[in-house]
Amino acid sequence: MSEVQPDEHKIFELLQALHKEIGPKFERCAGMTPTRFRLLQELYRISEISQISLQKLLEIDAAAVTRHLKGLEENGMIARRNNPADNRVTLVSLTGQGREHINAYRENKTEFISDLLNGFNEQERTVLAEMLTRLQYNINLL
Amino acid sequence: MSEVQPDEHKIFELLQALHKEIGPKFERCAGMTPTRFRLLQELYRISEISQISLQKLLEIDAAAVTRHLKGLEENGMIARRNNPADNRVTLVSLTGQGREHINAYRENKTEFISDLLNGFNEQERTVLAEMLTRLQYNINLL
DNA sequence: CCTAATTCGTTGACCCGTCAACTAATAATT
DNA sequence: AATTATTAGTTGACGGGTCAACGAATTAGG
Repeated sequence: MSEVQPDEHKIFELLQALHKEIGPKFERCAGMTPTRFRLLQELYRISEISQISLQKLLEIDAAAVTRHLKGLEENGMIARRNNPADNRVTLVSLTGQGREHINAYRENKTEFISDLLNGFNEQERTVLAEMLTRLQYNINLL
Repeated sequence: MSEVQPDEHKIFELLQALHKEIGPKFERCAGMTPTRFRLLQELYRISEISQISLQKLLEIDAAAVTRHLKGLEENGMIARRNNPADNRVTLVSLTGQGREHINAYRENKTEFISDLLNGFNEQERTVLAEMLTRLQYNINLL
């Protein structure tokens, strides 16, 4: 029942190692960090949204959102304005440049992921996705 | 050939999300960060080692090693001494307390991983390990 | 032998995430 | 209506990683 194969520890280490590789490589392909790319993608879909909602979508800390937006604003990727109906909330939207970036790099991201999964046939991809989902489920119980 | 299923993007996001969950949960079980635990485990096996070798084992930046060791030294987990045969190198070893920590928490780590993989039978674990290895291989080509 | 190159470790600056403390604005309660 | 609670966002400090610059020790070469 509670026999532990060496495989288990290896899986743990693979997950760690994998993550460390993915970030930098992704950035080289997508022109920005995974999180920032995801942020822009959400804005692309949604057009305008409050920071708090964005934060919940991205599932990162509010402080991180603030700082990402600061950076992206300086790069001209996003714009912020006050919500006239509620002066606590800041509404965020893509600029033309941000939109362009997504359009220009969406393909790269897809190719990146495609390369990552190179050699996986459809069935294997399905199995992998399912297994990762199970891991996520398990970890949420801890 | 280059058809991209939504699954692919989902796998990418699962990997990211998974990693974010694992760190903090692991720490709750093992009494320290995954990297630091790994560091102590290596010392446990090897008894005494130079920082540079440790760095290569852990595959993290030398600066990170320096800082982890600083922290672990303050916690009384490890000790450092100069290599009299080469004054550039610092030799690192576990203290009794560090050894105790590993002994006390090794079981917890194993159980953590076991819980993470709860519901995976042996064959599934093998498949998962193999798939993650393939991902790692793929990413190293990028 | 003395100078040049390499190696080891540290430090500082940065990125990305966390949490905790705080301000400002709105909502709720009394 | 005034006070209290809640909400949105920012900021500072911290942990963990990166890279780049540096000093000290050692090794290699002219």
